[in-house]
Amino acid sequence: MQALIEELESRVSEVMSELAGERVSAMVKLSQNIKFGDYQVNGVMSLAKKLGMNPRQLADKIVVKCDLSDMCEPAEIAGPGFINLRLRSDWLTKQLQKAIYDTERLGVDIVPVSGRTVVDFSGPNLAKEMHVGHLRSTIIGDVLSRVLEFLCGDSDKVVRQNHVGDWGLQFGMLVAYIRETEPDSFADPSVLRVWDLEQFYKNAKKRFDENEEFKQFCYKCTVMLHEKDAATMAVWRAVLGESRRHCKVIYDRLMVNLNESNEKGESTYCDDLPDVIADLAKAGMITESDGAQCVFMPGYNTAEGEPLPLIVQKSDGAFLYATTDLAAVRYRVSKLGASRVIYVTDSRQKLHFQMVFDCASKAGWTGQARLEHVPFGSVLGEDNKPFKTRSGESVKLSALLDEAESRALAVVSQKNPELDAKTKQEIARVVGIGAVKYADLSNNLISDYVFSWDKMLAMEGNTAPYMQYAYARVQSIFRKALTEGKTITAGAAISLQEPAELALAKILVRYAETLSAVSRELRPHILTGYLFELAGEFSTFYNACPVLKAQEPVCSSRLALCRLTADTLKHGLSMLGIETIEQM
RNA sequence: GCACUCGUAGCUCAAUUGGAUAGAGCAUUGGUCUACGAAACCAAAGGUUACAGGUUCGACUCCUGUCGGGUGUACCA
Repeated sequence: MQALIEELESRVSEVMSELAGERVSAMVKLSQNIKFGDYQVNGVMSLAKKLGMNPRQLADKIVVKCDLSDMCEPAEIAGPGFINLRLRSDWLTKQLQKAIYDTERLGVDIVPVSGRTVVDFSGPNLAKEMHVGHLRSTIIGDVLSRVLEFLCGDSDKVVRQNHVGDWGLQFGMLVAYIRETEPDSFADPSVLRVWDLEQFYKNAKKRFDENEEFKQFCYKCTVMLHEKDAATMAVWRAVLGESRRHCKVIYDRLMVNLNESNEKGESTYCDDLPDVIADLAKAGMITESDGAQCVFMPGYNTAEGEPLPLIVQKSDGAFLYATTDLAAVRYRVSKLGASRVIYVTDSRQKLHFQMVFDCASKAGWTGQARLEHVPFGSVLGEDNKPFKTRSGESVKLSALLDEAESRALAVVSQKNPELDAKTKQEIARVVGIGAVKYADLSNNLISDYVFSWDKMLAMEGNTAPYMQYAYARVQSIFRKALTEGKTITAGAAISLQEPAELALAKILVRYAETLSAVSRELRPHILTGYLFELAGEFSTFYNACPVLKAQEPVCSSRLALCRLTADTLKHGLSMLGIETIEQM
């Protein structure tokens, strides 16, 4: 079966479409108030209007014609023409049963997709260390990739693309700096080791700013790099290797699924750029303006009210990121076979991508593919300005994650002093990293958010630790069950008597539609919201319904509910790239 | 100036993209541990959804205008 809400939607829509004589949507939504059932049909009123009918009478016809008796109690017509649906308890238990057996997918059906989905995210500048500015793109893109991949059940259909900065002046500068300060490494790039990449970059930059001769040398090295001078390329590759080493540490700590096979940096496209210009010119889209090669499209204006161009080649002949992005679109559509390309970058680049998409489409490079920009807001400090260190520098991700772990360690040590040091360390790692990621993901994408240690590690409210705690408590029940000789049988009959049991069951069966909503709307906070609700509903259940002390068959039934709750929490968190621990 | 974006409880944010009585978490106030883990639960209180119009059966959501914040706006990415 497809996701619950989608099943209801398609069944009711079909009946409504028959009555309407055209394709209409039932607009099935989750009810906000249990008084109105579990799901409600909202589309009746507008259809009645269109058909010139009384909405309640139309609702009546729909209800008579639409057989939902396997899933729902008899439908009720309420208010001006809502149809309220309540799930049958025996249907619920059947779904839960199925999900428990299905340890791989928890009853979530595969949704096949045509073509590939390309997700462009993270994209750090490899000349420097990753800083807090890379955090959001990296983890949001990772979550979207995970969800899309899981839903279509085919890892070949989701292609992660790490569009790293690995080309241009900054690398000419690093190569120049190595030639000057480390002749040994220049002679044999394999011995190059950069322990502190950030400091290394800073030193080079300082020299660049202060010494005119060195600056010219940097320009020269950049040209040599672009001309593929062998020795220069060798050092450049060595620098990238060192830089990747730094990146990998961060990706590993963040549990982000990115590796070298996903890396398609700017340099990948450098040979295609002249073709991009040539093809645009052939299509008659290029206009020269102030010596630069430009694409002018309607609807874009400068501050002075003049037409705003997408510049694809500078007056000095150099290419820009717009050119590279256009080349990447071509590659992704024609070579990777993308039917959907998702760009996860901050909202300040919105105009840029609008213009690039517009241009690529006019040039005929997009084919059937849908290009989507997922813009997100900035990470701010407590002063509501971009998050920086006290000295005004960007915060390195390695330092940020260190602090997350040490703060979490302090909390763990306070809450559970009896745990041994190693266990505390591990809990602190999982909780600390989880807290950082969750705080980011649970915010609506588009708004800026203030980075606050106190809030994300408060371990209260809508935070990762709250869910990790819920998970740990379920696991604790299973540990205890084991010592009492109770076995957990997947096939145990589930009966839903208490309100808390029913409420828990109803949220558990919504997991599939939640993931589906995330993949459609590309908003991870839909999933965090769901998990928070699930953990909350479990906590209520945990308090209201004793599990191990209950008589059979209630005990087994509740154990089964616990099993599925734990699996769903763990799975949902894994979609967010957040780990769980058995105890905390 | 123009474009984009946001404005919701004291604070931080939701509201399934036009549905019924706008929901959570912090903070505040009260109640639950001799209990399967209190990093928890239960309850109370908190609102003219920035403002003014409009569209319709129905508006936080769409349209127009006003006010306020953020971002972008020709050779950086």
